[in-house]
Amino acid sequence: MRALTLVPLLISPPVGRGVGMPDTMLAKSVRPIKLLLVDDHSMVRMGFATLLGAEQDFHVAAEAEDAEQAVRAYREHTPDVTLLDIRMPGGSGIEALTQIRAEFPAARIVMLTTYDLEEPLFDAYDAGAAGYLLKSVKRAELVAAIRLVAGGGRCFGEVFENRMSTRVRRKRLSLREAETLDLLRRGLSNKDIGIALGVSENTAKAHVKSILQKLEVADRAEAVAVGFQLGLLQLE
Amino acid sequence: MRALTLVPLLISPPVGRGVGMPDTMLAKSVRPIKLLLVDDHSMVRMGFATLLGAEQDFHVAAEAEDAEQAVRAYREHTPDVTLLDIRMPGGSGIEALTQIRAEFPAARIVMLTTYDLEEPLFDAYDAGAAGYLLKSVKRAELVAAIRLVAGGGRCFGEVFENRMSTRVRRKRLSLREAETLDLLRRGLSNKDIGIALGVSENTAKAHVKSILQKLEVADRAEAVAVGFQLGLLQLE
DNA sequence: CCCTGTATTACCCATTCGGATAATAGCCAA
DNA sequence: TTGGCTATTATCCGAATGGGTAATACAGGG
Repeated sequence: MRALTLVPLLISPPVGRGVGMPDTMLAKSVRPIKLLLVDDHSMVRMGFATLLGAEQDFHVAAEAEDAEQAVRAYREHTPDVTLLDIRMPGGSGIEALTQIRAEFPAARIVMLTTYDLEEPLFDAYDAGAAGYLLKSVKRAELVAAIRLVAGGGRCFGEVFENRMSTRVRRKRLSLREAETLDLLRRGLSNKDIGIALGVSENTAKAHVKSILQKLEVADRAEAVAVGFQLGLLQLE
Repeated sequence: MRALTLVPLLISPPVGRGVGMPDTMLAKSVRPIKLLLVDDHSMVRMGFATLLGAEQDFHVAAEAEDAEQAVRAYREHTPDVTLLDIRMPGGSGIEALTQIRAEFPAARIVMLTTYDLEEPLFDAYDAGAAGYLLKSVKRAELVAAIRLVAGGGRCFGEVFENRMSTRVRRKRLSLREAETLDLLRRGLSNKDIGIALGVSENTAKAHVKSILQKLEVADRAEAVAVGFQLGLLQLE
C-alpha cells in the first residue's frame, strides 16, 4: 500500500524545483521563514544556525537537542520549517516527527540524516516528513530545499530515488520479525528466541526463515548485517 | 603491550588539567593556537569554526573535508592542533592521522567521533592521537581540551576510561580474523570463506571459532552485531 | 633460545540451521 | 465474502555450525 502512493512522488516534484523558482522571490520580500533546528550535537546546530542565519529571509527562531525539547519548541514557536535530525539519544527523530504532525498536521518538517539508510527514510515518509536530506548537503541545496518546503513543496533528494528501487522489491518486516531480528543480533538460538517471545521453537524458526527471505540474505549473520545497513538495527 | 603503556596515562594527565592551568594563560598572551579542522560535513566544520573562532587565542587556519585534503592542509599550514573526524568517505580519519604523524611526529591531533566505539579509539591511540572526543562535547570541554593538547597534553575523555576496562579482557582480532568477520557479515558459509581466503574449510572454521571466542559471542550473527558495535565493521 | 600468538590443517560429534511443505486461525481490505 | 498477510504450530531432512582436541610451522618479543 505504500509503494503505490510513493511512486508518483518521484516524478512530480512540486513546481519550483529547478533553476528559476518563483517561490523564492515571493518569500524573500514578504516575511522571513521561521526555522526550528533540532540536533543533539551543538556543533551541528551551530553550523546550521550560522549558515542559515546568513540568509536574509531566514530566521532561526529556536533550537532543540532532543525529541522532547523539539516538540515543546515547536508548540512554542510554530516555525515555518523544522530541521530535524533522525538519530538522537532518547527518542528518535521519527518519534518527534510523528508527535508534532499529530498536533500540527500542517507542520513542514525536513529530516536530516548522516547515513543513507532506507528504513528511517520510509518511516519519515510515512510519518509525513516534507523532506529528507543527508547532512552532507551543500549549502545551496539546503537553502533551496528549505525555501521549497516553506512554499509547501516536498524534497526527498537523491537519497530517496536511490533507495526507492531496492525497497519496492524488499518487503518490510512484520512486528514479530523485527523483534526476532533483534534477538538474532543478540546471538539467541531459535529455541531461545521461542522462549523469549513466548512461542514454540518452530514458530521462532518460521520468523527467522521469513526474515531471511524478506531481507534476501543467506543466514542470520548476514541478516544482522543488513539489519544495520537498512537501519532496522541500531548501535546501542 | 598496549595495556601496559595505557594505564599510567589514565592517572597522569599532564600538568594543567584542572582548575587553574598556567598553560592557558601562557598561550593566551603569546600567539594564537593555529587550528586545522577536518570533517566531511560542511555544517559541522562551520559549527566548529564559529565556535572556536570566538576564542581570542584560537585561529582556524584551514579546513579539509577528507583524508587527502587533511594531509595536504597539514603540510601547508602545520597547525598547532588538528581536529580530525574519524569517519569520512574515502580513507578514514585514522589513515589521515597515521600519515600526518609519519611526516610530522610532533603533530598534535585530536580525533572526533560521533559514536563511542572502542576499535577506532584504540586505533587512534596506537596511531599517536593526542586526544579523542565525542562530537557531543560541550563547548567549554572542547576549548579546554584544545588548550591542553596545544600545551603538549593528551586528552582521552570519559570515552576512553569507559571503554578501557572492557578492552583489556577482550582480545584484538588478528588480520585473518578481521577478514573472516567481514565475510561473515556477507553471509558466507565456512566453506565459502575458505574459498574466498584461499584456505581449507577447516581453517575458515578455526578463524570463525577464534572470532567467537575473542568477541565472547554465541554465534556468527552476534559476532556481526558486536563487530558493528565495536567499530570493527562499518556501514557501507 | 624459549614462549606466545598467528595461521594452517584435520577429525569427531552433538546441536543447530535453513529449506520445503502444510495446516489453522485471526485480521483487514477490496 | 474472499483473498492476502500475519502469526502460529509441526514434521522431515540434509547441510552447516560450534565445541573439543591436536598437530605443524613460522614469526617476533623477551
